[in-house]
Amino acid sequence: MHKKASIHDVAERAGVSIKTVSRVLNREPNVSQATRTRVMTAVEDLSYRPNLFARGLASVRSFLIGLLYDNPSASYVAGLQFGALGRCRNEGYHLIVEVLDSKDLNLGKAVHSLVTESVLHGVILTPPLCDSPAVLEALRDADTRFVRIAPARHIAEAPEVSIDDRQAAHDMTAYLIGLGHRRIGFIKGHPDHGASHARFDGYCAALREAGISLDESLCLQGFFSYQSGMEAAERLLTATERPSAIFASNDDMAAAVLAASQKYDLRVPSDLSVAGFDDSLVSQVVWPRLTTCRQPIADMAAAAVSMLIQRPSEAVVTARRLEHELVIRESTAPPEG
Amino acid sequence: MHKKASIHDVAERAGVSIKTVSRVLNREPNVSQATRTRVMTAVEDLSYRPNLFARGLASVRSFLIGLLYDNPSASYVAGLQFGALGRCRNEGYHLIVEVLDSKDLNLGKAVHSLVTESVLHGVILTPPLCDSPAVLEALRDADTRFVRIAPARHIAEAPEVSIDDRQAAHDMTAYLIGLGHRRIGFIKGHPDHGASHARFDGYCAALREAGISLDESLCLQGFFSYQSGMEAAERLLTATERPSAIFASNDDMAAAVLAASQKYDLRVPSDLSVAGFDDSLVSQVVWPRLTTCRQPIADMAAAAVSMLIQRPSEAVVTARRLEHELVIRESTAPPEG
DNA sequence: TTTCGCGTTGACAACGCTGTCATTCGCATC
DNA sequence: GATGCGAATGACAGCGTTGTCAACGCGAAA
Repeated sequence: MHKKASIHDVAERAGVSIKTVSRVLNREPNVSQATRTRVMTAVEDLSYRPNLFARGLASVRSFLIGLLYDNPSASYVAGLQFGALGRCRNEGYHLIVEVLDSKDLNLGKAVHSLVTESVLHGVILTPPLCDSPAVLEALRDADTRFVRIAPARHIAEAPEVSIDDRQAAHDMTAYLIGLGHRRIGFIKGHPDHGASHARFDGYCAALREAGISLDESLCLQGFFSYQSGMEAAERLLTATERPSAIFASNDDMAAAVLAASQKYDLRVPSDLSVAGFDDSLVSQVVWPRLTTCRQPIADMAAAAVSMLIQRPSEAVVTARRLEHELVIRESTAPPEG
Repeated sequence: MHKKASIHDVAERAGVSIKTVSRVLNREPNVSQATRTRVMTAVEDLSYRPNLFARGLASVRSFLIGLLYDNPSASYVAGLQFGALGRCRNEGYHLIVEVLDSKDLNLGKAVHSLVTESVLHGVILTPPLCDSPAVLEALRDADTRFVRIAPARHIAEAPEVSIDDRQAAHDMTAYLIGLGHRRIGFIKGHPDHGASHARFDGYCAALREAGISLDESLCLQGFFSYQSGMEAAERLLTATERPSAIFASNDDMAAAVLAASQKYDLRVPSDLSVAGFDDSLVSQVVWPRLTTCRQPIADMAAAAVSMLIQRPSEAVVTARRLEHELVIRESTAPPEG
């Protein structure tokens, strides 16, 4: 086992001071090209890597980005994390993951502990954490930068990354209407998630534009979970006049609708069309595969990381909105009869 | 915004030296009870949290645990991570997540960078990384502790956490045989994952014990992916004499078998029994729900964390084996006719 | 009473890097 | 030739902890 190389070793080998090595490593200006290459060579030779802790202690930059989440829908978190990790790696940052309980009364305190303790460079906030006043206040208080993913409410000066959930749900609903459906059930998402309301709005708007009046009895509350989708589906499918299509606010709930329709011997898509949202693994694993709406979760997370690490000098972007995409599969078709 | 409290503030408030504060915080012996409570009170009052970087720099302990993974099956990683995070939080540690490419030729170098850079206290290795010689060597080289999750091969002195994959697959196969199945198809897992071989072994053993001779044509190679499961299922179901049951090495592939059987108009479980492995979300979301084998992924990860942070003084556990559990659902039944 | 030992405490250096500021050097300008 | 100026470089202090070691106080043993 060879000993870890320190900055001194590099400096000595390159024939410069440690400060100059530091300058090269941090891409600071005012280093001659010759010195720069000499240092880089030494770094390579010794496979030297600066110590994260020392850097964090000595400077304000910490190279650590926090990903905070609650209520982990596995595929959602995994997607986010994957995107964030990719960008972090490219930029030499690391990702520190933390689970929080948004119903915890000490949430603010927990966040405060976290950021003061580890001096995070910045934090990525996922729903529903991104709309928690306690979290936001704690972050402001600790003077820590953050980016919110798909928040419910806009906040001035607070950077965010999202898709146009309203438009996306509108598109999906319009697509179903275009197929000829008139009675379209809707299963709402968790009320704590901002996207839930936006999606419902989009659904309503599309109906309105098509001159279809909103039937409240077709709009049921769900919570993004399979179980909640199942309950909603049961009610929709056992109603006297059942819908010819059901649009669920995420794939897990749509999968539940699929299961429920099996139970009641309804053929999908001939007897019932089903649409989901997210384009998660689940949507491709069920049969028939789900028509859904792809949101570029990984790209959103990557964008969030970029926003966090951009130098303040650069033009500051406070909001990015990425594109969604309808993914048409086998679970939707024109209604029969 | 109040300023961050430092250890000096705490020391002053408690009327002791910073060293004593440090001692209390690290639960070191030889501090009087009176002083201890006085310090703790001051800590509470100022909501002081020790700086992670300073701690890491000054001591060997870093309070940072790395979770390394490749090829993320979302539910698997999410489960692991969830378990690890819970234990970390309790112990005051943090989790740094990192994606690695096990086919990368510079894998060893990447790992080396990672651990020297961030001075991780320890590392959790998931399959197939846990069986990569390059990774293991890099870790040893950097003198970093690690725990392997479900490794293929045992290595002396290398701590690991696993379930008895062989026994689990044996149990499932025996269960199918007990239902009356004689022709049981098997879809293997990714050959790079150690568990794949163990599971196949268990399947073979159960057949042998029941006096059923192994039919190689019923054992197909899969790769844990839905797609690979679909291909295997197609071949099994279109064979001249198709099996009455199929046991897939994970749930994703089992879900594919379900989809394929729909395609060929086979009723599950009356025409075909299907069993999976993992008890992931997918297994509950498909219809009929999958009979599968639950492995306590979160518990495994939590155990791994505990093994990493146990003081060397304590009795060193080098291998922990957790219990699996058969989960019988609607996708399996006695064969018809 | 003196001595010893142990439980308790604090002063100070060190961890490996970056920020600040001083110094040197080469070159253009007057 | 003297002067000024910016680019290039280095010396050194400090970031907030913990490790080391010395010092102190108090009760038990001699």
